[in-house]
Amino acid sequence: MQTNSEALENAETQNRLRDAGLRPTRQRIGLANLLFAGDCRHVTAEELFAEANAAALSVSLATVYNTLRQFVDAGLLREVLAEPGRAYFDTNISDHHHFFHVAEGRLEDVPADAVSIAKLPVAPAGANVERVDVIIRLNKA
Amino acid sequence: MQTNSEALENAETQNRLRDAGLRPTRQRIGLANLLFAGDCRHVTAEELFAEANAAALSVSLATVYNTLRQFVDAGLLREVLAEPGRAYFDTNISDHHHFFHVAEGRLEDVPADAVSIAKLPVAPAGANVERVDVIIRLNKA
DNA sequence: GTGATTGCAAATCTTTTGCACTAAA
DNA sequence: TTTAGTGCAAAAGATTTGCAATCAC
Repeated sequence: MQTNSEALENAETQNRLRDAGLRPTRQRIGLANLLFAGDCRHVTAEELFAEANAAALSVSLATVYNTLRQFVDAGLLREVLAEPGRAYFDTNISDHHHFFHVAEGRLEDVPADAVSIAKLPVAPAGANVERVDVIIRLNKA
Repeated sequence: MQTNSEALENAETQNRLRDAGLRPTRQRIGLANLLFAGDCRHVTAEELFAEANAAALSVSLATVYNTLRQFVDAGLLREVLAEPGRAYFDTNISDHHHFFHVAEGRLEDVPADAVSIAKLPVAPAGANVERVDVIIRLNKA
């Protein structure tokens, strides 16, 4: 059974995927609905896989990995490096930064206007600045 | 054969290790000499392992990994996250930031005074700022 | 001697890939 | 029907670990 709002959500999601050049398959729609349900989610592949299972979305772990990578390439997601050996995916693709709660392994958004970088070095010859990542690492007080 | 300057270097390295609470073993001394030969080196475990082999230092890859981790814990090295699935180790432990040449997978130091952060958000309740990492990601121009 | 360290191989963990099957257009 | 996408299992790559042998103190 599908409610009206779910149907609407799916239609929006399908358009979003199509606009990104991705076929709106059942798995991609399901994962996108999970990812973009809230405003700023930070998930690992394993976490999203667990959520999909909990939501009775039949999808393999390999497809979760592949889909996350495709979403990043398509500009729907941003990859955030906070810990060695584990990738976080951020549904907030606007310009912003992050707190990283080291003990919990948890990311938290910092709005772009909460950080102001007054001075940046010039890029070395032959190089262009692609992005400036600021990660504020946090400990328990 | 060992030259005088090598002997001196080893004595300094041994003190440095002892001060950090680590026994100055042959492997640790050898790796430390390689690491701290220059001012600001950025190496991966595999790179350091290759260097050790080239320098006829007999050490296993596992020991390279373990030693790097111990050096980080002891405050002799800093781990830098720039790429998913690969850890870089920085011999410069003073406050500074990084360029990351994405295409080459290469880190470059940015002196602390070349970046000025005019505004930072307050840490969430119960948390302390441990460190602020700034990584300037670079593309080919 | 005694406890820390090392080496090796095996284990672990995250992520990617090959290929037969299925689904979207 | 044609091409893209999926699932599974296997591979790949980075890193860690168990344990016997070795080294520093």
